[in-house]
Amino acid sequence: MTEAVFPAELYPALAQVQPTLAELHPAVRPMNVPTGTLLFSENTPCMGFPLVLHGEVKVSRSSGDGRSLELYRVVPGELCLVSSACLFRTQPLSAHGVTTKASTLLLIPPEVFARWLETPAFRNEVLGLFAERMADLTSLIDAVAFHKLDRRLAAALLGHGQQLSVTHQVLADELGTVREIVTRLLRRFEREGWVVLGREQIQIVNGAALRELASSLAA
Amino acid sequence: MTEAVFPAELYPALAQVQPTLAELHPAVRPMNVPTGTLLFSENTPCMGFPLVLHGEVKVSRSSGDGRSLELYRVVPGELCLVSSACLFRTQPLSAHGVTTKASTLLLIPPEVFARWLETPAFRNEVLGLFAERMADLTSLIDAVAFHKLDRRLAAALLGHGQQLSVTHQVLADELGTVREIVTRLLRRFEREGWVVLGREQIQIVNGAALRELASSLAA
DNA sequence: GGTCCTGCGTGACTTTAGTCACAGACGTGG
DNA sequence: CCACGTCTGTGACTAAAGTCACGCAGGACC
Repeated sequence: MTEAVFPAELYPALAQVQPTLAELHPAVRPMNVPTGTLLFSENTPCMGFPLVLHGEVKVSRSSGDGRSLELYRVVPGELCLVSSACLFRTQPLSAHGVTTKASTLLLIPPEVFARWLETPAFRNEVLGLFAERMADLTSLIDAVAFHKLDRRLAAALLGHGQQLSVTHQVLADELGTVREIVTRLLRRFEREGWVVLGREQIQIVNGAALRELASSLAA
Repeated sequence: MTEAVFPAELYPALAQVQPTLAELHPAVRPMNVPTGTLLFSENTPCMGFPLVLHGEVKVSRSSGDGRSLELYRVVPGELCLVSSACLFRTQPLSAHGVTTKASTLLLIPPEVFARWLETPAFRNEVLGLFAERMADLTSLIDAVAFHKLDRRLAAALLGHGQQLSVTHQVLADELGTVREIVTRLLRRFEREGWVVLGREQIQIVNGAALRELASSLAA
């Protein structure tokens, strides 16, 4: 946020790393970007490993036609790994990343990253993150392949508090579907008395019912 | 295969690793398993990092009801990474792995694996593999979310030579759908004159057409 | 007040996928 | 040969998702 450039609580693994961030400071310095900045996309070559200091990055994949589907989000304390595909192998980038909030990022050049990997703690951090991401993607695959949309929508609504301000289009992009479907499902939820809808507003009235649908005890 | 336990051509990165495989030999030794062996599943705890010396491991995910969907295959020279999720983090395993051929595996205990990561070459190998797998999963997500089944089926048929011997059920499990649908699509392909069908036999007559469908120049 | 633009709601329709219930085909082994 | 299991083919039906084409509401900005 401020000049607390290097929050050790956030990145305990980085505390032990050589060369230290302080040493690198003039060369590698945090960048502030506003909400909605496109950080990388299917075409742009990728420059290094983006470390999120603050804010949030949404990584998603687009279909040829107008749809898109969110893969996962990178929150402070993590770094973005899609980029790694094209850094570790020479593969084209397979998704794009956009900030969903004003964010502060650090772009670690590959050489520095490679040196940091000498530190076991950092290494574990990175491998753990990879593992977690694989699990995320796997469960996304599961959701997309086997779950109905109502179920996925219910899940998407949860965990953002009682009141969300999102457009139906944004939810559609998160789920990989189109606006109309989201509208319809939301209205169904409203008729059930689970949510109350307003312009860019969704208020959750019956979280339990949503949770039940999301985990589909109601198969 | 034989006592060529440690094919250096296959695992160049392992050549440099400490402790060497030879040193570990009595403790960590290759196991031979027949086709169709369940190596790990959603419930079984995972023991280490399976390195495929020879054969093939299919990693897939099952839905509650009878369907399943193939995530990817591990071929000789690779190691299986789903396992890593529960080794690097303490997460439940999110998929299951079955050998599709008689195979030889080496199960690397976590401690050994951690030591091997000290070697930069091995580290790069592992991270590269992670990156590749992430890309695989991402494109699977793309396929499942955005592509029609006929397109995915066409893609699944390609790259196995002119003549495949698989049952429709196996293809269905690969694609995450049910047998009837595969049968119907295949018959459609046959009526188009793209394939010739027989019991457990699919002969590709017009690969070009399939390839075109798979890459969907025909949207 | 008007006019734009964005977001929402909806009805009618099409397509895709999945379900159910069977029937026939083939091969194996008694 | 006959019985049985596996694999395939199919018709009829349902349901889910997506498409098209609107109308309408509410702010925002002249």
